[in-house]
Amino acid sequence: MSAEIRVLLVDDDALVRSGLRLMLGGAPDIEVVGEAADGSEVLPLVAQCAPDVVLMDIRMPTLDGLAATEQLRARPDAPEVLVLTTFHTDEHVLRALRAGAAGFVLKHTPPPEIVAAVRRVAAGEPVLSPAVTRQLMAQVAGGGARPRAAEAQARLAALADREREVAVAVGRGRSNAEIAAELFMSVPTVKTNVSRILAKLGLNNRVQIALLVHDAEELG
Amino acid sequence: MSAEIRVLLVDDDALVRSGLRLMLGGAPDIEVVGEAADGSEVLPLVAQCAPDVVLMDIRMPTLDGLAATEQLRARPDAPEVLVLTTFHTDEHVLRALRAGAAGFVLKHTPPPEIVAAVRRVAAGEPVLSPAVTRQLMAQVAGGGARPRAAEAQARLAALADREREVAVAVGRGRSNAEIAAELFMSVPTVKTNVSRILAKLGLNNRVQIALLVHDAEELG
DNA sequence: CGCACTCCGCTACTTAGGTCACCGCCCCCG
DNA sequence: CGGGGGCGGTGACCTAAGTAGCGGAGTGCG
Repeated sequence: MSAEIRVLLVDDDALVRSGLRLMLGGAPDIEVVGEAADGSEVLPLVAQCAPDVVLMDIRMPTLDGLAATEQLRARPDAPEVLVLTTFHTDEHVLRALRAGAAGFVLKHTPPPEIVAAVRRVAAGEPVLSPAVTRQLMAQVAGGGARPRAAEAQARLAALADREREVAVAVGRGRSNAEIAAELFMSVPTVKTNVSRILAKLGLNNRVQIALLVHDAEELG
Repeated sequence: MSAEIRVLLVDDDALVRSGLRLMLGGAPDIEVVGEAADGSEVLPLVAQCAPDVVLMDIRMPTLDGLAATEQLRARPDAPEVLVLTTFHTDEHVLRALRAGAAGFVLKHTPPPEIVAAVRRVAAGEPVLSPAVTRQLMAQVAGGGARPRAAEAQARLAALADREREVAVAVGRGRSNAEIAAELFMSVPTVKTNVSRILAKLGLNNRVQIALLVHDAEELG
C-alpha cells in the first residue's frame, strides 16, 4: 500500500488533462504516468505505462470512453477504470458499470474529492458521485421486478415435480411435442400436465405459464 | 441550511443507541431528538419529534427497520431514513431502497463517516457504504438482462405498427379472441398478424413471441 | 385392511392457434 | 401511369393446444 498510484489520463481535451495533471500532481502518493486523447490510444498506452488507475472521459473522437473501458477490462489484470465525465445518462452509467468501471464521477466534483476518488478506486473501493448513486438507487428500486419474481416462485412451488418440469419447458417456448420428447412422455400427457398447471395457477393459456416461469427465473 | 439536524435513533440495542448519541452529540449541528427500540414505536415518535433524519437499524423485535421504513416513507413529508446496520444482503439493500431509504450504511463504518453520512442525507444526498455500492453496481451490471433486452427491442423494431401491437398483446398472455376485441379486428386477422410476426422473427409459436416481448420490456 | 388423496399417465373430444391463398390500400419509384 | 411492395384485413382449412374423464401407483391414516 506504500507505492505510488500510477494514473493514466484519457480525455480529448488537453486543457482538462493539464488541469487533472495539476490537481493530481499535488498529491504525493499519485503519479500521472501517461495521457491519451482518444480511446483508441488507451490499450497500447496501458501496456506501456502499466497504470493502476485509468481516468477515463466518455465523449471522445474515434473510440469513446465506454468502448475503451469495455476493451480494456476485457483483458486480464486490467487497471481500474474511473470514469470522469460531464454526462451521466442511465445509458452511460449502466454501460460503464457493465464494462467493469470501478467508479463514475462527474467533472464538476471538487478537485480534492476527485483525488480522493482516485485513491479509493486504487484501493479497490467503488466510487460514485451522489447523482450517479441516486440514479442507481432509482434503477434498482424502480425495477419492481423483485416482488414479482418472488411471488412467481412461490406460485410455481405449488406444482408437482413433473408439472414444474413441464412448466419450465413451456417457459422456454417449447411445443407440446417437443416437451413430450424432452421429458419422455406422450403428447397427451404433456397436455394434461399443462391443463393441471393452468388450473392450479389460475391461468388461461400456456403463454401465461411461460411469462410466470420467466418472471420466477428473473434473477435467481 | 443553518438549523440543526434533528435525528431520531432507532435500534433495539440501548448500547448502540448511547454510542450513536455520543458520536452525534459531538457534532454541533446535530441534535438527537428521540430514540426508539422497535419499529412499531417509530411512527408515533416521528410525529412527536419531527426529526429530519431517522437512523434506522434493521433487525428489531416486533417490527423490523425495513417494514418501519416502508410505513414511514409511505406518508407525506416523511423524514429521510438512513439505514444503519450490520447486515447487507441483497434482499435488505433492495427492500430498503425500494422503501425509500436515502442511505444504507454499515455499522462498522468509522464514526466520523457516520456523522458525515447523517449530514449528507439531511442535505438530500444519497449515501451508501462502499460494500453496498458494490452490491448495487453488481446488481445493475450483472443483471445480464440488458443485452437481451436491447436485442429483443431491435428485433421487435422490424415489425409493422399493427403487428407490434399484436405482439405486445400476445406478450400479455392474451388469447386471439381477446386481442381481436382489444384491437378492433377480427380473430382471423389477429391470427395472420401472429403468423407474420412469427415469420419475421423466425419463431415457432406465440409463447416465443411473448417471451421476446417480455424481454424487450425489461427495464424500458 | 380400506379409505382418501395426490401424482402421473392415457384416450377421446372441443376449441384455440397457425397456415394459405387472396383482397384492397397506399406509397414510392421506374 | 402502372406496377412492385409493404401494410392491414378476411375467410377456409388443418394442426396444435386445452378439457373432461378414467385408471393405476404410491402415501398416510384410522
